[in-house]
Amino acid sequence: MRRLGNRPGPPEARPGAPTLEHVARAAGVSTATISRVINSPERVAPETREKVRAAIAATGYVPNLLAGGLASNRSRLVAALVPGIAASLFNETIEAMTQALAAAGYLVVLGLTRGGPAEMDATITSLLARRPDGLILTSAERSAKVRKRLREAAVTVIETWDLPARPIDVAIGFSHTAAGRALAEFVLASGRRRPLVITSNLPRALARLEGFRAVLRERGLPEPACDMRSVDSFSINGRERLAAHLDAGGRPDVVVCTSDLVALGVLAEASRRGLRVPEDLAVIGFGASEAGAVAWPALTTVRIDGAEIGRQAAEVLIGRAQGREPTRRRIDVGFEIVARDSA
Amino acid sequence: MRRLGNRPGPPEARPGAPTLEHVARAAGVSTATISRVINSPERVAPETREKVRAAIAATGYVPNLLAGGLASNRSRLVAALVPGIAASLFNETIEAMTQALAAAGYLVVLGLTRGGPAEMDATITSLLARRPDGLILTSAERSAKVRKRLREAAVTVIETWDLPARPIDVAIGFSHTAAGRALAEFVLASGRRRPLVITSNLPRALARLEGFRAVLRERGLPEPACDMRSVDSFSINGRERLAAHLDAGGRPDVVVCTSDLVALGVLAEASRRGLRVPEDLAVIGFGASEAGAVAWPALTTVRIDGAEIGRQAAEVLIGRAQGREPTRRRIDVGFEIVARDSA
DNA sequence: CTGAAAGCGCTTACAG
DNA sequence: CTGAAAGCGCTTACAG
Repeated sequence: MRRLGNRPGPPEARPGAPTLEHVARAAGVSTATISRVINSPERVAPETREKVRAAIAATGYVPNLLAGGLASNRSRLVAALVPGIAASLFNETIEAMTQALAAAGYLVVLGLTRGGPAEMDATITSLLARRPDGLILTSAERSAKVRKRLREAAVTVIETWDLPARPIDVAIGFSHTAAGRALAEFVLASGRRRPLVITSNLPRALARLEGFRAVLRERGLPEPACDMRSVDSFSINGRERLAAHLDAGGRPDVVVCTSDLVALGVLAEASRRGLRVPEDLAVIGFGASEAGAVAWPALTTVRIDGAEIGRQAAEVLIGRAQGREPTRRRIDVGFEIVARDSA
Repeated sequence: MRRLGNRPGPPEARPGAPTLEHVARAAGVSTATISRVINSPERVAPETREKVRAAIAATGYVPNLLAGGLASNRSRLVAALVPGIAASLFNETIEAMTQALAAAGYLVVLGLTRGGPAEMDATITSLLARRPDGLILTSAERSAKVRKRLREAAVTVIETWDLPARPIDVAIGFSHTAAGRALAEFVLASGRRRPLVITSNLPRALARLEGFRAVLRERGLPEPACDMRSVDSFSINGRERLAAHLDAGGRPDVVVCTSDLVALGVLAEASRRGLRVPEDLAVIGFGASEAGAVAWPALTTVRIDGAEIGRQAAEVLIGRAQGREPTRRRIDVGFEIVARDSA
């Protein structure tokens, strides 16, 4: 017998995975009815429904969402563009989002945004090839070219962990400038006057620095000392940075860090030099990591509810699939300074 | 004009995304040729190839992999089942795998394995509905039902971070028993004789404990003190555990912890009580986290090359898609005790 | 409430 | 080296 049409792919690939056809035959109804039982059961008569459900269970049918997505033009896939998931601030967001979306039948695909704009573009293309129903960015996108690309993709795009003035589509995050200002107020309220800021030079970290500086300026205080280098904030070694500053004659009374991990390094260096924290030197982190919470002294830090960002993103995505437009295009989840022992 | 067939989905969804048809028209060739240029360019005449590439660029064509996967029976999707990505040991593995797979045109989808066996089963079904070419588990699967299910799915299944005697398909990891033994040898070699083990009660942690105990037993030494509770290892508060043990009269000279985070808590409690580390009390973690590396004193720990696990997994997956069977079904990436300052 | 049938956008065996 | 055409497994407008 001649093989008609296609059935390629590796020979071992699911030889006899049951299809709608099989279930239809088993239940004695049409494939359309099976599909309805799965996707809009309320449109099917109760008895038919039960009969079909029994047939689904008996055959062990698992719908092919590749085919379903192609037919319905809805993939139920959400793509998350992340800078890396090892020790990432965004993990809580991705995790909460994954969980909320799973409950609605969606799945999350991961795209790593390493490298320059060219790699970013390639990653986006590879993601769009899956026809995701939504795209989650873990920051405000700054490249005009990429912004244009995403706008044209006509897909729900959610920028997270930031609040750009003009989001591509929807933004869910908080104001980094406001966080920087709050940090400055906190420092000043504690009576410290010689802050050292150890920061990465990524846009959001710089926005925080800007807010921090603005407050000092408004109070007529001098510019803060600042160590700002072009490295990824998670691998900055706070220990070395503090050491370098002290060795150069700096005498800060508080160190404001770009991340908890940097702050942990600062804590370690302070301890090694016999500086008492917070008496001699206060230390403040950013991100409220678990490691910071168990540190000694426990790290004062800024907490962002990353899970809440993820849940809100899922809500926007699911809502739009049902025709509900989000009420706001910029959703502020705020932040909170967690005063613990280190400052 | 009557609308023929389907074109449903949300109205805003990619109204005019170009298809193969458009590109074929623009290039003046058949759709089959476009497909070949994309998937097996060597089978197309150079001039045709260039003409087609120009047409692809001109139209901004992005292949629909939902359709491609359906037609070819290869989704180029790999599903990773993870217990959570916030602060997870597996993140390096997922990240390295994602990166390696991306280079080969694959994408990673995430499934969260929270809850009991029922949820696990639901997650697997939802994942299989995408017809992934591979399934990555972040541990050896222990439920017989799930094992059976996965074997029947006839998909490449890779169990990671462990080395079960009989893998479902392929396993990439290391022996937790051997790691526990190595830890015991290390402790004994340093002259310590009163270990306290703070461990989670998950299977792999228990396997390490077993190895640890076996060495002591073989040397005729007494059983180690052991705090083993049924909580997730990442949220165990090492501080409380050490405090409870000391308050109950325990006098350990070394604490062997189930994770770096627990060890950090132990370090904090020791510092608070004025115990010198490692003179009065040595502390050992597990996992070689960044936070442990910047701690003071720097944490002695066990390093597993999680990224290597991810790369090997990608290799197996990609190889099999090309018809190459992995040479071994159990791949040992080993582990390494990293002696730093705390022990 | 249910079914027959077109169509989603690809891939590839076959023929030339 | 290239094209015509069947088929992948679904969904849904339409008709009854």
